[in-house]
Amino acid sequence: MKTKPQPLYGLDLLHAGMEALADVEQAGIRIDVAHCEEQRRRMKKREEKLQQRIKDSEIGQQWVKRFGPQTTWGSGQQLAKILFEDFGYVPKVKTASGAASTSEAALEHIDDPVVKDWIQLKSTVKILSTYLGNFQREEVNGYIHPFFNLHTTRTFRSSSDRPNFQNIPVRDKRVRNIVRKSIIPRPGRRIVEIDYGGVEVRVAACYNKDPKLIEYINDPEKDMHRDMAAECLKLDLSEVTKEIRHVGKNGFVFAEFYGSYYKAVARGMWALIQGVKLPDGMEVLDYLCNVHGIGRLGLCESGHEPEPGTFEHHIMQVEEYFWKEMFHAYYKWRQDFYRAYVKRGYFDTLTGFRCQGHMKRNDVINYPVQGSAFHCLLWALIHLNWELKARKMSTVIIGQIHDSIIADVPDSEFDEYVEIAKQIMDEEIRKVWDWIIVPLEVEVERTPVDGDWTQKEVFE
DNA sequence: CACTGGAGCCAC
DNA sequence: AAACGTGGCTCCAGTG
Repeated sequence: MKTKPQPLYGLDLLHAGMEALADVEQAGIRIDVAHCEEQRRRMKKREEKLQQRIKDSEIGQQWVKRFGPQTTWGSGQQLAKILFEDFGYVPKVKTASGAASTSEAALEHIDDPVVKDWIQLKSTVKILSTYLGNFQREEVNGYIHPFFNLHTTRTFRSSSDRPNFQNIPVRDKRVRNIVRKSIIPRPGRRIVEIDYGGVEVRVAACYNKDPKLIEYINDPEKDMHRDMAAECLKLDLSEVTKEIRHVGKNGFVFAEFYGSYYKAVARGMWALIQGVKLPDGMEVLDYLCNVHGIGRLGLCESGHEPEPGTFEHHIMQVEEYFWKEMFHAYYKWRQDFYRAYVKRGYFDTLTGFRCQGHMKRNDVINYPVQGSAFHCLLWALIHLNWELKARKMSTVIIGQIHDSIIADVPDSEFDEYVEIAKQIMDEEIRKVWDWIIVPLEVEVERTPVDGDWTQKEVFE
């Protein structure tokens, strides 16, 4: 290392962070302008076609009859009136203010191709305006320069805008391919993305020092998401597939860590396991019903005692085990930390920030973890940027997404870049921040030389 | 015409 | 007692 790691805290961390992120903004991200333009044309055509199909349908004719010159094809409110008042469909989901929802989940049960077209229309417009349109609007000489802010969030995380580089579609394969193919490396180079694995859980362990949680983190053989999936669905560990583990991770462990509770968790998991199969092909739902007699979700309403034999009742018991036995120290930390906030009116984070003001319980237990987890990433980004400059490398950091650093790297510098990044992210950070009491892990992904962002693959 | 809040949806 | 955290962007609908 050519630069000396600094134990930055609080304002010093933000100051150095702003300087580093200014470099990132200046470097910018290369855009495939021709691809962007071509996809915009395609999406524009698709928008017109979908709109025409809706217009020509029975629903469309009723729409014009009812709203006349006020007809707005993108209006969910208007569609709700047509579907639920004129066509007699029954609204299943309500919005926060009590109106009939027209979200994708709310329209799922309506078996009409025109409704599917409308959902597609909304998706197409979003791709067109929020993503491709913004890339084009912000593009200068083939590059966009998204802003990365450190002054906007309650948690002392970052945000990004103009355009937001932190919410580019990745999960939906079709949308990912349309949008992410616009992001490319500089000629002859790769996009390299290095992210911290499970950094929020690791930072949580630094706050609560829960021995069980630390054990899970330290032992590569152990896996709490797999274990909790097995508990929740009454499975043997060997039966936990990747998909079932996903249910345990996002449906149970993360939900509980963020402050949810068994009624909401049971409801959410029940939705997640619809159609999910065991390795032998049996449906998880059938398995729970036939082998364990759990055939119903249960009411899941506050004030209502869970009925034995329901999924809700079972998840209540798993939750009890999770907090009272397994992660008892984590549970106690949450209680103590929140009580101290209520008494004093503020709390301090491990990275040197004081949070004050009106906060709910879940805010108080989440902000410090979320903020400090990001600060690990920020600290690493600052030092990586210093080191790249000190070595006069041509690699540039081009973005940051909460727990990952994205760089534009010539093939000739790839090995050196990964070595420096790992050294900083795994090793150096723990030397200056002694509050980090668990190891940190990173994963490296890279695109081929001249490959677009959809082509990134795990390296090693 | 500027502005605002709701709803929805994208990411971590 | 309460009950899944953080952001940004767009369209729509209403207000002044």
